[in-house]
Amino acid sequence: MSIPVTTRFAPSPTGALHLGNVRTALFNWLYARRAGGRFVLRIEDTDRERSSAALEAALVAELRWLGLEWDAGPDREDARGPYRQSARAAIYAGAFARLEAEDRAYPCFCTALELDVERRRRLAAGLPPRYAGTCANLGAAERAQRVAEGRPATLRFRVTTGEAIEYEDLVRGPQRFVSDDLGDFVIRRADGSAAFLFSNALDDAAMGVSDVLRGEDHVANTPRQRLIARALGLDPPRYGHLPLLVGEGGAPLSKRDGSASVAELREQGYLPEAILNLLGRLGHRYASEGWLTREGLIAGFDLAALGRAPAHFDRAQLRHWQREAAHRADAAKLEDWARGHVPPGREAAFVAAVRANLELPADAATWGHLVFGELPCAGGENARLIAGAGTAFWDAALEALAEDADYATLIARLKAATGRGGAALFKPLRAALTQRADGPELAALLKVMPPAVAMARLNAARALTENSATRP
RNA sequence: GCUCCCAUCGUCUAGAGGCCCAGGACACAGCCCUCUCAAGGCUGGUACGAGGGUUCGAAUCCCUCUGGGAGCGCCA
Repeated sequence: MSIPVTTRFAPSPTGALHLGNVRTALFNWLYARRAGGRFVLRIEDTDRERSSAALEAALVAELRWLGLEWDAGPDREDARGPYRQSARAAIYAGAFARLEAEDRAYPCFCTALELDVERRRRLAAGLPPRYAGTCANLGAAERAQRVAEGRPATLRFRVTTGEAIEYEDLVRGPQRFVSDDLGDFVIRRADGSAAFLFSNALDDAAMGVSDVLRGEDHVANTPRQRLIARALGLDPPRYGHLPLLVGEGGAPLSKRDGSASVAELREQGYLPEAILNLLGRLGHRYASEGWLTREGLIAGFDLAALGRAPAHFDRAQLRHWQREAAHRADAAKLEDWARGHVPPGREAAFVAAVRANLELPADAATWGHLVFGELPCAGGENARLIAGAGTAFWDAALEALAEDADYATLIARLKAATGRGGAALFKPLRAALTQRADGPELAALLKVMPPAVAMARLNAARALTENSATRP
């Protein structure tokens, strides 16, 4: 019994989860879900120096937050695991021993310096920098002697020359590599740990991964990994290489592109669905250009719709999807945003009034303050608008409010008292009430704004008007 | 240096020889709606990197150039 599709996400906990990584995770997740298959999380923490449990925990938390749930992983072990590479040393050791016994791999005693010199020499000669094979054919005696000298050794995979390695890339189509271009590569570091190429290839096969979508920076790794799988008698997965996600100017995505890390976006209040709607369309096309639910994202995912050119991350597009997400968000979610920025118990009424203007939690804070808080004295354009309305305007407004008149009545009184209408009426009123030129409907705003606050602001406006009138 | 990949509006992209003097979305501008602004609706401007072929016809096929990206590690 074979499972049709198993994909995986295999991050190494050496840094914050990046939008580029997340997109890779997302595509694998979507592909598995679309196919009704499995999605696996494997933690690649063989580099013990740089990996940390805290980073792993953060990474797991962010994936969960995004809703990219997995069927097997370090927290959900099954027979194919363990899913943390640091726990798989014995498995790798067995494979190393076997390859070495079969002479598919050999110890290499070259030092970093020697390798570097050779690399430069080849580069200078216009040749690709590739391992020269210095240690490939050492006799048993020579090896024993070097070991006896206590010289550290890596284990190199022996690549037979003159072989063509061909396969079909899920995204790029037919691929062909010549083994001569590969060079013997390191599969075990001098400290005994497994190198990425090796553990990654072995684990994909051992964990039953059928399909891998990964960044195009892995293209050249693929032939090597196929060689490893073959030498181990394992079935390699199909590979698809995605164009990279880049930032402004086509440079690799970085902090300069503003919050390229998931943690930061989450902190700013971006919603998972917004991020998913954006990422799903970067290097991949959905038939629908509108908002997609999680189910829609899954149903519309298609390998054939994957592009091959690098995709740019654009902040404006993120904001667009965030606005969409915020407009669709549960009132409860928006009330969370409002909590602490509005008087307790007023969250629901507040959200009902301003929700069209809420895009991020920061907006809830802004409007919470503008509706319930203390405003400084109006200045600039606001002061000009307020003073320009004249004292009769404010007197009428105060009078109406004191009588607890409803909004329509208030407006009618103002019109009657001043003859103003349209912008001439609303601009000063809005300036007095919120000191902002934009915002939610005044009617709705006045409904949530405590009468005392509204009165105070109108009084302030009247005082300001009077002041500027007596001091021409 | 060598190998591989890519190239349509500012950005995401549609386009697999005539349906394209290039379509959509975001952003931008204007208009409508509304008692203001936002939200919503509508309209508009902006792109096939360059040069050569092939063809009756090319954004689409081929070549060269240019530009961008990736790789060539005891990093993943």
